[in-house]
Amino acid sequence: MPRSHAPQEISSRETGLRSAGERLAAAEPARAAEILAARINGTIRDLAAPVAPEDEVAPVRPGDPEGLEILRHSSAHLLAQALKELYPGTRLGVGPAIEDGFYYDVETPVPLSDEDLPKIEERMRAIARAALPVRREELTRAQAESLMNERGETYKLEILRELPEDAVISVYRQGDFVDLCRGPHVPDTGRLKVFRLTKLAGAYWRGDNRRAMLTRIYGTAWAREEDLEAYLTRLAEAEKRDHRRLGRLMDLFHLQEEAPGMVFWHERGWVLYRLVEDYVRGRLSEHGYAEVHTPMLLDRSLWERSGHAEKFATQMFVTGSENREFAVKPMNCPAHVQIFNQGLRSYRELPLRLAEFGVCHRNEPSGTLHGLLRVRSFVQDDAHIFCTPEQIEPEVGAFIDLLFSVYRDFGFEDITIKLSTRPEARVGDDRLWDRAEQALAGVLERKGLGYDLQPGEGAFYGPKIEFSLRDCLGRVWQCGTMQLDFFLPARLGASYVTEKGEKETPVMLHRAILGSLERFIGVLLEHYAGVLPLWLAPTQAAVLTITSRQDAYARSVVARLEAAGLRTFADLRNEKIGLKIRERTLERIPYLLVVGGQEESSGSVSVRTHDGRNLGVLTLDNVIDVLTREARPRTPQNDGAAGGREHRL
RNA sequence: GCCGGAGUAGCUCAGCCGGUAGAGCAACUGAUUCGUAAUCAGUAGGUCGGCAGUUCGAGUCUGCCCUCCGGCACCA
Repeated sequence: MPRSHAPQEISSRETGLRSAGERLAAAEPARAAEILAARINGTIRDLAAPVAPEDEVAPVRPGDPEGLEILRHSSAHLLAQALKELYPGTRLGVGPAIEDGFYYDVETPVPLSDEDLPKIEERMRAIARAALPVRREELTRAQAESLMNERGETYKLEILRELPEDAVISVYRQGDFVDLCRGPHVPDTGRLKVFRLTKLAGAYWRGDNRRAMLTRIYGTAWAREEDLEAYLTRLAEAEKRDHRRLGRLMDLFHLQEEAPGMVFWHERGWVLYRLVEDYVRGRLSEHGYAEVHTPMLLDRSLWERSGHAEKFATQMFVTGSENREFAVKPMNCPAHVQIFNQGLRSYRELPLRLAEFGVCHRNEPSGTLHGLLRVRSFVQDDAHIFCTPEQIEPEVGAFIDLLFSVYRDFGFEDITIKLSTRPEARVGDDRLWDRAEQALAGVLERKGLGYDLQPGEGAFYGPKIEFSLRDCLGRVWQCGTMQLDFFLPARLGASYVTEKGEKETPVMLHRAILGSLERFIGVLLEHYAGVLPLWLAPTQAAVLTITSRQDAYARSVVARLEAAGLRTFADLRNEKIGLKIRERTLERIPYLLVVGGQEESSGSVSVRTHDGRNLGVLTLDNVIDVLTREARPRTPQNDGAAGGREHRL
């Protein structure tokens, strides 16, 4: 057992108690060396923590989730110590364990770059090899402050000052290094073996862009070497799914300097885009939405009335003509209110659901642009529902059902939900907010959907639910949304006549399922690694000839497939079948139909799937039957029963 | 926008201490008519992201700008 296990500051000698480490080591001497920490009556503590005879103590090992987290957190300390040694004067921010690793935010006297990482990592390994004991000390606030003050840790002092009155204040020491930290940590730095520094980034102190930008160093740490290897392999695999790479490979779209954040859709990509759009168009129509289309440019005065000129100004592209100022629409809602405002509306017309696939532009900060996932020009599957307060709940419920059914059709199951409630600055009285928040939460709960509550994160005009999907690197992107709006309709003068003949302002629900089509298609591509389900594949089947003698037959096959509504073409190049298969496979074409002399004479094709299965020689009728059946979108609602358009216009 | 990195042929990338640009694949031409993931040979292809500057000389050094990549903040 490493000598570091002998408890020091929190002395078991004084209390007459043994340390958790000692007890665990005694219980299982053979495996003592791998124990990182102890679970004492359910709480994870250092091995040096004292235990009473009646305490329940269980070991925490590197393979446990809690053990891994400790490894990562201690690795962050190791990083900080290396930085303090290499760059005296370095100030520490925060250094937590995160998914797959850890980071530390620091302020260094000299700027760091990627090239410094190997040197820092080397120092970390040296400190780890020294197997320095890691010791916890509990201090009074005054002691902690003077310690941090004397070490010039201004950021730590700030954290210290904000700790609650009754907080236990602890520091951890290893060698000359000391860090304000709650712990727990590994018993000695020798436990830290499998780690690697990965990247360098800037990060605002406390996540506040008005404050200093610190240097964030990211690392990854694991229990075993093979876990690290697996992690690196996972990253490499993720890179292969990158939608930007697939977009080029599959000839779907491109981006170029002259149009940052705006997509050039190529023929195949646009086929996919239209398939997605038409699918949603169909679903919305089933569910009683009316599609409209409104101008892309609107006079500044409208944006002033809507409040966008004030709230959204920096994100709007503007242009002018004959002394008039126009803004390119960043969203469709004000225009939809204009449609609502034509003529006198009756409560009988509500809920009125107006949908639009309108092109919107937002001047996003340059640093945020990211392939299809964050663009400046995009189309949302946008709609606004004008309704009465009583209709909020059923509308939200119907929307969520529709959303999940759409996500299911596209093959998404991993969906995260966030509910954002009233912010400090808001419009509308609290009774309305109570009702709206309860309606949203109630619908989610009744449907048994788990969600993260984000208090205070709602829009100033209403609470919202956000639905997010993940990209290949696990980054979460918001797609669907349901936002209640008590503000805009009134602001733009929308009203309807109630049953009693009085004028009332409608509630407006902003909602989207896919969010932007661009983003959704990006996530979709990564989700399937480009191997799209047949109904979405831009090209569903390619007809590959063995020799030029089959050219005419191949053309006739294409004609038959096209007549059956399939997307296909013939590859008549004078190339070997192996090359054609390779290239068309890399393009992610789901079915390859090989035709040679035998198939021609029997009116058939030899069918090969994208994943390399050879289905053998099938007749053309058979193939058309199989493919057209598979090419139908997966929509249980689509079986003809949909009678949906409910609005009474 | 901020921090760090990068931008060389269509793609992936090499190019040392400053001396006038290179590979593989793709393209093109020719040959090959071939049975389930790369047929062979030849040819051509570059304002080295842009603009200034230093220098006898800049892909290489300096400055400014643009774009992209990874984060942060923001956000569909």
